[in-house]
Amino acid sequence: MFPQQRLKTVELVNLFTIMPRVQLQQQQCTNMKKGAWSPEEDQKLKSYIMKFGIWNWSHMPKFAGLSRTGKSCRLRWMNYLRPDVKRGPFTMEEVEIVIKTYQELGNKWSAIAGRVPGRTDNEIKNFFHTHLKKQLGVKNVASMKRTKRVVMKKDKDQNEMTNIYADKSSPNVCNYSLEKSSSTIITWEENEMTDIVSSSNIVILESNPEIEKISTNNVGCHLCQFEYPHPCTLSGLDFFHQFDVLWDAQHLTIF
DNA sequence: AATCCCACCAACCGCCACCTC
DNA sequence: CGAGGTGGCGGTTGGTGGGAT
Repeated sequence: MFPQQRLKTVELVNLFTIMPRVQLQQQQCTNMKKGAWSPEEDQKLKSYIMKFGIWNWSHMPKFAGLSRTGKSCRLRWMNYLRPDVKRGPFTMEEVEIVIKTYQELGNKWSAIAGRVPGRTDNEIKNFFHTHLKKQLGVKNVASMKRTKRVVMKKDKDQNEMTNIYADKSSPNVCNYSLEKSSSTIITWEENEMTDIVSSSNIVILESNPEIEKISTNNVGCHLCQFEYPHPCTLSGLDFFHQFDVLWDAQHLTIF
């Protein structure tokens, strides 16, 4: 047993006999925080990922001391905290790419984002709905059939989009400009200066500019000290990790 | 000054594909 | 092969701020 582990006998009994795992998870979800992220939460998530990497979104929040769902953490990281996320106004070039790709692929935001470096699917989606939709004269995007990730359906969707945009009477969208930016994200350099994590050899960030130089073998789990990739992600949860829901992540020691 | 309206965007939700067992 | 878990995706919502009345 780990010294940080605070499992009481009654809790173990509940785990095994009284409270099924699914029910535990449901109960956990009801206690999850929702809404806007605080700077403290951002810092916790960012620090944790920088130190231990991304090994399992569902279980990471507890270890990071966050009362958030894995989905929420993933979204926050992908759309906001990731150092390679580009903020601020879209450039003319980016707008052109978005429009061109949209006409080619339809509402496949992630695919479009893949062609616009630094922009997230959510950002592109918002940008499209708030700015380009009107300019492109799209009446009701929501009514369009949702594109599924099924190859067989791709052609149909693409044809649909082709019909919608057959008439290219779009205004000159390049005239569009954004005056403001709600960005509060810090750059990688700023991040390096301000982050509380001072570890020099335990870093894994998908777009860390230094990532090529870093071996993932240096990444470990702060609980079991397994090296990355974490065994929990490979063969299911081991004994200790099955009960991590009862651990107080705030008091866990980070080595 | 107060209220309303609207644009913007962060975040949530539901669905689904993929993976593992 | 089927069930369950996980992550990714797209649609939608709700909070916020700024401009108009």
